[in-house]
Amino acid sequence: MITHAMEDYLKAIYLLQKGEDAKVHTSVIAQHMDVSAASVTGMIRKLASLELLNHNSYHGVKLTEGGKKIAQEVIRHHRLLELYLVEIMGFTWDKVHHEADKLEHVISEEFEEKMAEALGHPTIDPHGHTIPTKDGNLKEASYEILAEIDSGSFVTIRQVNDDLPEMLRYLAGLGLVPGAPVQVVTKAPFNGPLCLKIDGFEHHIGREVARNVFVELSETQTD
Amino acid sequence: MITHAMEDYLKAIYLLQKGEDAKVHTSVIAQHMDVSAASVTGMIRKLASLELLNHNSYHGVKLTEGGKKIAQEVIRHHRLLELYLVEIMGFTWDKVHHEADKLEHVISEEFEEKMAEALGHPTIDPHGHTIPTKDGNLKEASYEILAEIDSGSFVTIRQVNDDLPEMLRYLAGLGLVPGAPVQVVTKAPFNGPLCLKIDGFEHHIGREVARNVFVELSETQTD
DNA sequence: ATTAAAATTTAGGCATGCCTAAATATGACT
DNA sequence: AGTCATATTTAGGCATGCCTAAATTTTAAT
Repeated sequence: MITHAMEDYLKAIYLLQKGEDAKVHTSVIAQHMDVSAASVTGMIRKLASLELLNHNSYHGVKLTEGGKKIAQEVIRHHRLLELYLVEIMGFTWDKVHHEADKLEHVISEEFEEKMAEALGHPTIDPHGHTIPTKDGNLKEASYEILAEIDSGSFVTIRQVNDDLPEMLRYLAGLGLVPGAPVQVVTKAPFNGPLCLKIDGFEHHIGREVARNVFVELSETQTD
Repeated sequence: MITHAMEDYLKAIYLLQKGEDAKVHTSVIAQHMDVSAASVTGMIRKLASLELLNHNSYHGVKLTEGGKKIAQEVIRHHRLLELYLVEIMGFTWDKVHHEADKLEHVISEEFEEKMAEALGHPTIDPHGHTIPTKDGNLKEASYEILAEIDSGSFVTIRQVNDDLPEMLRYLAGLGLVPGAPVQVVTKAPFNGPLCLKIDGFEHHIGREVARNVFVELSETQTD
């Protein structure tokens, strides 16, 4: 029997397991899930005994195909829910992560299908993350971190971190939402603010925020 | 902190607590929730210590105002969800009880409000049960059991039991849904079947089914 | 190669929520 | 009032999922 806690761990490990071969370490999971390392070890033993991951003691874990499948299902639930809550129910995008975190473990496959139909089988959630397909395909595009873009560059916003409601409200207010074209005008030194041109207006945002926004470089274009 | 299990107990006790003064006995709760009487005693202690109910040892429990409030909120969630799933998402009415039982503990107040708005602040769920208002008013109308209606009577279907998916599919197939006008043509003796005239056609249903359907007597009308 | 720091695992504890079996209280009948 | 069947509670156990503290392993630095 897969519990909600197990699903949370599998999801976290999946999202932390970047490359194909990447092992995920106990401490990284513990930090990401805000639990103690000892708790992670306990859960890892349980998941390993169910063959949802392989555990190389002191050297991290790696999901098996079975573990990956469950993780992808949970992530699909989460991202479909986020989009459904925004598009169909009228939630603002800052509140949906929290709601989806609770609902993702509870909805049936039929609920998932009804959402997907109502949304026209979407592929991107409100924060720009790829929604895994039903058969478990998740090609997470890799974008650049806005904070690290050279000044003068033209970019398109592609993703934002979804778990910081306050930041999401701030970003929405600035127009920094997926799809928005933006120019990095200047970057102040010593980790100073970025000056961005968004929709014709200049805004200054801190590096902290800029590290939570992911972009794609555009072909250079006139103003 | 109110757990999901506590909410389930409070809901069950609320629905079992018919009259104003009615005490609900341990065994009745145990049977309704399909757990042992000992488990019920344990939970009762916990709920009593939170002043959500009063426990008179060996003589049953009675919800406090606080306990009632929580129960009503959970029931409101459940019934709004059932209606939302049917009306907005396109679920069939036999599947929504199970889904709502899981979701009711998890949705936020904002989710509840969005549903209520989308549905135009409804008062009746798909199975004919009253949806408590936000401020906790639940006037559950008391209808007659179809199995006990005299033959010859004209009635209107008002409620059906919502937790038996197979029976719900059967009833929907017959047209025995809330609002449907029905004539009890005959009742066979020895707990035999009822002959009903529904939408001009005669159908024979067993007593078992007829005990799960609740009706209101109509003014006698011509065929 | 030794040693110190850091990461990880083990050991033992706690709350929740369920169980069965045993003890006890109630209420109905004689 | 005594007895018995039934209802209820107590006692003790189990799994989950978290914790802290102590032991252990690994890694990196001298």
